[in-house]
Amino acid sequence: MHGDFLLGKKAAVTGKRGLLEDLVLNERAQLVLISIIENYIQSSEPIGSRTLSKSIGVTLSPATIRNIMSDLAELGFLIQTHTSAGRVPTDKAYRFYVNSLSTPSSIPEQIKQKITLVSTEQGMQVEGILAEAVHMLADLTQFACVVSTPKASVSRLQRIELIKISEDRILVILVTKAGVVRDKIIFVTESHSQEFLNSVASFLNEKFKNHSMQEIREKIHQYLVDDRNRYHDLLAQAVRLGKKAFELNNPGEMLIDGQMNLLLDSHFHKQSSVRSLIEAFNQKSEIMKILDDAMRQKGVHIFIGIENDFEQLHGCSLIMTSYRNNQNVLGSIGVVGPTSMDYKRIISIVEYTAEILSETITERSYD
Amino acid sequence: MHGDFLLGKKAAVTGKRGLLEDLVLNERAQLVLISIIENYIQSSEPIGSRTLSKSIGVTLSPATIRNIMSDLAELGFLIQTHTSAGRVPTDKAYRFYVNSLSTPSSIPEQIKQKITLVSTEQGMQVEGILAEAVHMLADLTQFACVVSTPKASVSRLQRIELIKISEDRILVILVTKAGVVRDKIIFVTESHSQEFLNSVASFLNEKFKNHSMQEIREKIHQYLVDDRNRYHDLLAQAVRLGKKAFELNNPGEMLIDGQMNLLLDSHFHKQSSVRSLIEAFNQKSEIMKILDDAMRQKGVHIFIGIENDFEQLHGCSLIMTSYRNNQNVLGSIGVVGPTSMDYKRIISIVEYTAEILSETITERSYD
DNA sequence: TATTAGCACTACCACCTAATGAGTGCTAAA
DNA sequence: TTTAGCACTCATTAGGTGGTAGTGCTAATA
Repeated sequence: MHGDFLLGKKAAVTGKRGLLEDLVLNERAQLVLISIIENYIQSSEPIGSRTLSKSIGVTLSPATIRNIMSDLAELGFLIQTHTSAGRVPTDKAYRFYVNSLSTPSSIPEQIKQKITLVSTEQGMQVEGILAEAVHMLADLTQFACVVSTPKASVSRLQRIELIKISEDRILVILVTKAGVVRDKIIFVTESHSQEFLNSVASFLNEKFKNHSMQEIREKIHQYLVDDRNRYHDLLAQAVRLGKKAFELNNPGEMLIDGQMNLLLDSHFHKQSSVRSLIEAFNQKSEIMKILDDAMRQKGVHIFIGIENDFEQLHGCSLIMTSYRNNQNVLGSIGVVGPTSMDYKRIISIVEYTAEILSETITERSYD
Repeated sequence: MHGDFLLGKKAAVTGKRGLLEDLVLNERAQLVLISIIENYIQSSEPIGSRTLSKSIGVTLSPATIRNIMSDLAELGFLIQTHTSAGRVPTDKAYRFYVNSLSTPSSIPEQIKQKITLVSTEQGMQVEGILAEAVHMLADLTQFACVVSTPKASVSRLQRIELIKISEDRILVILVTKAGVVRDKIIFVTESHSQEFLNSVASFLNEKFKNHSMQEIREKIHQYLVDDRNRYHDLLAQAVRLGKKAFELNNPGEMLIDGQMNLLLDSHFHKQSSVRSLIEAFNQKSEIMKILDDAMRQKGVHIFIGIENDFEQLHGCSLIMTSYRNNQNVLGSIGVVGPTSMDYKRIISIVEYTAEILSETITERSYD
């Protein structure tokens, strides 16, 4: 009825299947493991052999299950908190579980209905849309959620405006194709008339529209090193102002919501882990790195336990994915929760939210 | 050696001093009460008569102190968690304590040094400055801190720009005197050239510069009802676009930082109060109301326990004050912490932070 | 009259103990 | 290969103990 007993010390040690790590779990072992994981995700309590023998579909005696569990423990999929306690899945188990969820889970209609963004109707800024998205995500998942604002360096210029504020201050407004408006003040040593600034702006618009900020900075650098341009007054000034205007000085921002939700989760009730979480969310730059990573590749990124590089978050799992407009990947959005989260559900929520967010941002975009 | 014993059932009930509520505590009772409060603020543990008799300056036997404590308890300044426990100050006690802190506490030089804003050096947006301020406040106080962004309705116009994005969309950029840049998209039914938009913008700038958004909306309404303007094309269009541009559609925002700090505080360790806090910070509109209140009057506002109108925050005290530029009150900033916070210290930190914030924003302002 | 010492009392707390029960591993039988 | 049986482990709970920090009351005292 069942296949070979692929698990277990003997089989592994005698090398029938080579290294332990290469072992493929047999069907029954997989069933047991997945069953343990799903039970644990629901109950958050160690799973014992008897409990499992009842809840599992197949009829297997507790003793048999104990054997399997013992093997799974030896392979590092399960641990016991103490000798006589039930088993708890390890990070490795969750990784196995997540990998086994190959079928992209279809999102329940019920959840789909809850995922809608209303902010776009109000002509809100992109930041407002992101804030709404991350808030909704936090609300649905009851975990902490993060979203990164569209990257300045990759976003392409739609328009630049220069507004004279005082003799030595100019307000620069950059509108990107993604619909993000950034403003900053630049300081100048010599005063310019608004008319002059207008012609500089239209020069810059003409030259650089549709180029990414990164490209623009490079081109400006080109102009600067080219001596011939020194003698063309408008050009020279435009380049000098442009250099300041396009200088990158915000490292990219992120929005966090629902941090406090984590503290209702039983897994974070220990004083130590609370403190570590607080520290984690204070060090935004580290979280930013993870978000950036998630942007680089397609699809949903899942970091289980220690799989992320940020030590303070080693007790958590992260589910991240990118959002985009028609043209470009803009940023990423995701959740931070306990390793024992309901991956199926959370993954589908994150995916669908990113999808809706992408649509919404695309509508707001200028290409 | 000591004054009359103004406290106590007999004195109060026999009416020597009229109603209980009107009773003025005698000097010794005040000393004891304040001593209890300060001890409790430090230790977070119920204060007993013996402990107090040691820590208090004057020599008073525990028995005497017990008598005084008993009276203070009867007057509602102290409660006992159980029969044989020490006394804990009530909200009423903290209110008394705070009122007694009439002398505006000078801020320790040591703290002053820590309160500086660097964001202004980087030509950052006003929001960035606010974010830095609230983060610093959270860091120094180790409580949750909130700041409201400058109110749109009271802020005065520095400049408006209209940028054609597509045939039916116009990007409106409003720069206020306070240095805040707001942008939004408006939708139009007929297409306008950028040149036309420029003349509309310069018309609006000329007419409305230095007026508050509120005033501008009113004036536009005037124009709209005045029939004569129908026949002046530019004017009519300008007014119609202006109406949309100046329409208030963001209710005012706020930034929160350090929410999680509260969870390290022993007073919020109960499951129930954690949940109530989480709910509180999810309902930003309620917190916004409190911030708005704090804006209306001068000086520091202190809400102890149930003194604020937001039930979820009845276990907290709030210390709020406004920040301003040269001309106007712009918004407010403050902290949310346990009722047993170190009022002296927190008040001075909030005050000084608001001061520095005001200076910084004033520098960024355009008048 | 205001203060203090003395004393009985209370309730929390930290500690121990024993009983319970959910779980295990091992062994031998089916 | 699976299962039943059994001895064992250990967290959790309940009950019981002594210690301690606190109280309120009363009577003595300054």
